[in-house]
This record gives sequence, C-alpha cells and structure tokens, in this order.
Amino acid sequence: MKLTMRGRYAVAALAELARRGDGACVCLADIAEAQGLSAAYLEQVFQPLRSAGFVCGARGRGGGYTLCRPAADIDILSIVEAVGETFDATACAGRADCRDGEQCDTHDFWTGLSEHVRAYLRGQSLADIAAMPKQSSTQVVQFEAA
Amino acid sequence: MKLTMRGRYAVAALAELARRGDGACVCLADIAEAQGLSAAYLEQVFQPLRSAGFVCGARGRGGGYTLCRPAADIDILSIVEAVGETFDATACAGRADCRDGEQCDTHDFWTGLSEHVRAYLRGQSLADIAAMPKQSSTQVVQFEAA
DNA sequence: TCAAATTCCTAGTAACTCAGTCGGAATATC
DNA sequence: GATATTCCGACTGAGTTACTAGGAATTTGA
Repeated sequence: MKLTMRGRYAVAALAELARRGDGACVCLADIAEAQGLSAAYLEQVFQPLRSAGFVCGARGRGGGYTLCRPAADIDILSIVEAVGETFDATACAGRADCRDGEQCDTHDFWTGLSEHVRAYLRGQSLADIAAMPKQSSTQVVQFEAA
Repeated sequence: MKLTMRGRYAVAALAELARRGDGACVCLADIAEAQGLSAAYLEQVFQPLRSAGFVCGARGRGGGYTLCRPAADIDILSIVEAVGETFDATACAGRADCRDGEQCDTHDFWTGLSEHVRAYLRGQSLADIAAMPKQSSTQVVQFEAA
C-alpha cells in the first residue's frame, strides 16, 4: 500500500495524452511542461507504460508518445500497477505467510482494504480523469491578483 | 498514501488488547508474543497510542497497557493516523499547491481516492477487527501435516 | 548528407524512511 | 531490595525515492 510520484506521474501524463485526443503524438518535453513534471524522470516512468502496451513511442524528430488504446478502456489501477505501485495493504504481499509462514490475525482485514482500494481504482477510467475540470492557472492568477 | 509496519503493529496490538476483554491489563511482551511482533518496536508504537488516549500504561510489576475506551468506539482510521500513517494520496498533503503553489490537474482525483480509503477505515471499529475469526496455528499445522 | 530532435537505455546519487536495536531512567510490586 | 514493567531518546543498516547525467539509436527536415 504505497503511492509515490511514479504513479502520479503516470496518471498525470497519460491523462494529458488523453486530453490531446485520440492518436495524438506528443513528445515527453511537452507532456512534462504541460503537467509541471521532470521530463527526465517522466522518461523513466514511460518505459513500463510502453512495455505494458499503454503507449507506443515514435523516435526521431516529430516523434513522441501515443495512447495505444481508447482512454475509456484504460483503468487507473492498471496504470499505477504497471509502474510498480502495489496497493496491497498486507505485510506479506498477499501470500498469507506473514506470521511464521502462516496467516496473521489481521490478514483478512488488510486484504479487505486492499480490495476496496483496487476496486475504486479499477472503476475509474483514464477518460474520466481526462474529463475532470482542468485547473486553469491564468484564472487563478487573475483571481488572486484582483 | 502509505501503510507501514507501524500501522499494522498498532492495529494488531490494539485488536489483541480488545480480544482480552474490557479493562484487561496486558504487558507489551505478552502482546508481542501473541501477535508475533518485536516487543521493542511495539513499545515505540505504543507511545503515540498512549498520547492519543487509546491506551493507558501501568508501570511496574504486573503493569501493562489497558484500552481506555470501548473497542466499539475506536475506529481503525484514528488508530493508524495516531501512529503517523496518512492515507493522503495527493503529493501536496492536501494543500492543493503541488503545481507551483496551485492545484495540479489530478488533485481532485487523488483527493477522491484518499477520502474513499479514509471512509473505509473510519467505518471499521476495533471491535470488528477483534471479532474476526482468529487464525488458529495448531489447526493449520495439523491440516498441513495430514 | 548532415544536423537536430526525439526515444531508448543504463548508471549513479543525495536524501530520506523504515524497522528495528540498545541502553538506561522511572516506577510499581512482591 | 530484587524484579518487572513502562517510559524515553539515540543510533543504525538496509532499502527506497526521485531524481540527474550521459550516451546510443532512430527518424525527420533542410
């Protein structure tokens, strides 16, 4: 049970890609700038996303990354799991051997929490995230300046 | 969003205490042995639990820890939060300033996840956990030996 | 043909966190 | 007074995180 910047980077970047429309090819630098992320780190995060078949990369000038599947068919759980986040609350990675090879007394409880979280993330699609009202920085700046 | 051994120790130990009945005074060594935990580490975990008023400690021979409130009135969220676990999925600790002092595009999504998790943990009481079927190690051993 | 832009790949690293251990003081009981 | 316990603080080795750096491969455009 752990969510780090890797998972947040992955979701933010793929949502940005989804927002650009189907088949849009966007280079890492643009995605990173649009979302305020480190491009070099984002690059690392994209490798497993490519291996898992979420995006395909095009090298060379004019290259970039494209979503390989419709955003509505991609759930958030599979994204964050693809980059290594687990959302398993047990101490034994679900193997039920945390207590001298046996199951500890709280195992079932933590398993329940894990499933609760995973079900929530499984129920949210990338299209849902992309459709969320985008924070407009200019509006906020004007508001604060007024 | 992070669950570590601290939180698991706290829940396991308080559940053990609850299982011993109202007003039971149990020393750390016994709790640790019953749950298969490190007594020295458990001691550290009990300090914030005492400060937060979940347990009171009695020093000296025959001393130990007692639940200060009925197990049914203690929810799991408050336990794990008392020992420092956060269950906040945002990168900005909920301050909505992760993006140059402003809110990032995925902030609302991660806030939603946080609330989902917290609501789940808030809905489970220590009495619920204590009432869960306890793993009987002898039974399992017999089963595996058969 | 060549320079520029991009992905792809590997290695390194400073800072931090975790899961404890250790030693000792204070306090209560037998 | 010996023993058992909580209370308190310091320390530590191992691992993780969030990057950065550098360069090879590849594609495009002038």
